[in-house]
This record gives sequence, structure tokens and C-alpha cells, in this order.
Amino acid sequence: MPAPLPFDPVARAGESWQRCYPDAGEPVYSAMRAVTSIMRAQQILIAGLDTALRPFNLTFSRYEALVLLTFSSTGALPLSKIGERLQVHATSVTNVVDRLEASGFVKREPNPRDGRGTLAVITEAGREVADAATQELHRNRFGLQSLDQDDLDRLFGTLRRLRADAGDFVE
Amino acid sequence: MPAPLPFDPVARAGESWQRCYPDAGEPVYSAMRAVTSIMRAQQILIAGLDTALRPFNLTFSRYEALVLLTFSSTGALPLSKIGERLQVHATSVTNVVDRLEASGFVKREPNPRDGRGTLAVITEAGREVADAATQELHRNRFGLQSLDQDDLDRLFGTLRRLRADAGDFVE
DNA sequence: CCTATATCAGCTCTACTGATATTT
DNA sequence: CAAATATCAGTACAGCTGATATAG
Repeated sequence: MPAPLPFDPVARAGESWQRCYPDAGEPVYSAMRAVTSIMRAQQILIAGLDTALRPFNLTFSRYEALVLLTFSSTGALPLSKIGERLQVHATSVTNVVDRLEASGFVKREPNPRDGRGTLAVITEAGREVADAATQELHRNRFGLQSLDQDDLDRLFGTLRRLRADAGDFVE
Repeated sequence: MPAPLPFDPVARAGESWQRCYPDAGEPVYSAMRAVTSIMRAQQILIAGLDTALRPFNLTFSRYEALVLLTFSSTGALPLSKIGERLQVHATSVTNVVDRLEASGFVKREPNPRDGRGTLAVITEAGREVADAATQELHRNRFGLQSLDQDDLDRLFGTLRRLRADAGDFVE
């Protein structure tokens, strides 16, 4: 791990932005700081999550899919449903399910209700590893232990507007 | 683009979490919603930024490195400095500079102050494309036009604590 | 006939590990 | 000598396009 900088690089970038693009306006500088912060936060979080999940032979993407299956009453979901819920591309779902299947955490079955479709069905080993992994991630609140509940809820509320405007959902 | 869901999938996941892990506690549910929101927000933003930058033969990573060089008084920085400021791995810096060099936006020069080091020097073409790309990204505030300045500043402040705790910087 | 589902090949990109040559 | 700089080979992963077979 590299030595920490003696200053916030995002704040520093914001100052440079203001200096080099003086006509952009304050909202642009705020947006620049925010977008850079989100990028870096995601990188920090995914690194921590994937490290915590490595002993379980999971990545966060695979973990999300697996947990989604445990939430289903039958432990089975069409691949298309997984893609919708997790907002990931169909080919990415195929890839994730391939790897979960190779680890023995899910198995594929034809969808009896739709001859075109395939179900991902969670196995007993899949349920066990999902529970163990969840327990592990709960230990440090998914890497967000430095933020309190108000911060987390505001974060959710703000980013929810971003996701809605991006067309993820309507209510 | 897929049809939007009739509900917020993150909120729905939060409800499932509460149902399936009833002893985890509210802060855990808040953290789960927040971490999922950050992941998705990053995905939305990077997709928009990379699409906007594609005509310039840039990605957001390359754009960040290029703009950092325009901020430098001499238009030149050691690769190690770029890695520090952008918080990216040394091999990733090599990769980014390779691509910027292939596009003619930077050139490598030996660092006269340190025989081990290499400088990335921005070219005239690099300055032009950086300015054009910045103008383009400013148009929609880096994809954050759905949030107002208060939202953006709160986002920055909250994620700043996360980055500080992760060891990015000290002040 | 058109659409939906899933897969496949192939590509890009980032990020990491481990090894190496060079220089401080 | 140890540490820093940069590169390279190789791996893993997510994400995408375009094409395809199958079924509604």
C-alpha cells in the first residue's frame, strides 16, 4: 500500500479545475469533485469486497447474483430476471452463472414455463457460501464502516435520483 | 436500452435483506443500499463518460491523466506522480500512457532529475483534445446534471471521509 | 414474422501479481 | 546493500458488439 498523500487529490484537482476553467461555474466544479469521488469510492469498495470474498471463491458480482437467488422463494430465477434486477448485460449474466456453476454454487435447469429460458438454481453449497459470505461482509458493513447511518441513507437517496434519471426504474 | 423496472431494485434488495437477515440491524441495511447504489452509480457514470469521450479516442482514465498533465506548469509529470495523484497502480499508468502515446497525445522523455524515471509530456494535439473533451464533459456536468450543487457537495464531503479512512491521504 | 432468451466468439479495458533491468 | 522507477508477461474480470439457434 502506497504512502498516503499529504492532501486530498480530489480537492486539489477541484482547485486546478477552477484555475484552468474559470468560466465553467461552481456547479461544474462540484460535479467534477463528485464524479471523481464516486469513481474512487467504487474502486476502494470493490477492492475491499472482492478481497473479503476471495476465500469464498466469489466476486461481488457473483455474490450479488447468488444472494438474489437466496431471496427467491424457490431458489431459482430465469437468467433474464437476474440481469434485470442486477442491471447487468445478458452476456455478463451468462458469464457470472458460468462461474457460479463451475464453483458448484448454482446449476442450470431449463425453464419449464418458457422453452427459450434457463433457470439458475442455487445449490446447498451455494446457500452455505452465501450465508458465510454475508456474515463476513456484515462484519464491516460492506466496507462503509466509516460512514454513519445518516450518511448512508443520504447517499442512497441522492444516488437513487441519479439511477432513476438514468432509466433504471420508474415508480 | 432495456425497459425500466417498475420499482427501485436497490430498495427492493434492501427489503429482502431485512427479511432474510433480521438480526443484522438497520445500519447494515443502510450500508447495503449505499454500497449497491455506489456500484450502480459508477457504472452509469463511467458508461456515459466513456461514450462521450469515445469520439476523442479517450477513456475517462486517459482523460484524467491527460488533464492532470495540462494542470502541470511544464506539461510534464513523472509516471510515478501520475499514479500517486490518480491513485492508480504503476502498471496501469504504464498502460494509460502507452495508449495516450499511441494516440499522439503525450510523449515519453527520460526524467533529467532522476535516471530511473520517465516523464509523460503532453503534446499540442494532447492539449487540443483535452480542451475539446473537457468542453464536451462540461455540457452535462459529467453526467451528474440530475443532482444539484448541494447534493454534489454533500456527496463529495461524505465520500471524502471514505477515501481518507481508506488511506488515500492525510491532512 | 417479429421478438425474446441465452449463448458464443471476439474484443476492450482496468487491475492485479510476479519478475526484471536500471538507478538512487 | 536496499529501495524506487518503470516495464513486461500473464491472469482475471466486467462489459460490450455482433452473430446464432431456439422458442414464444
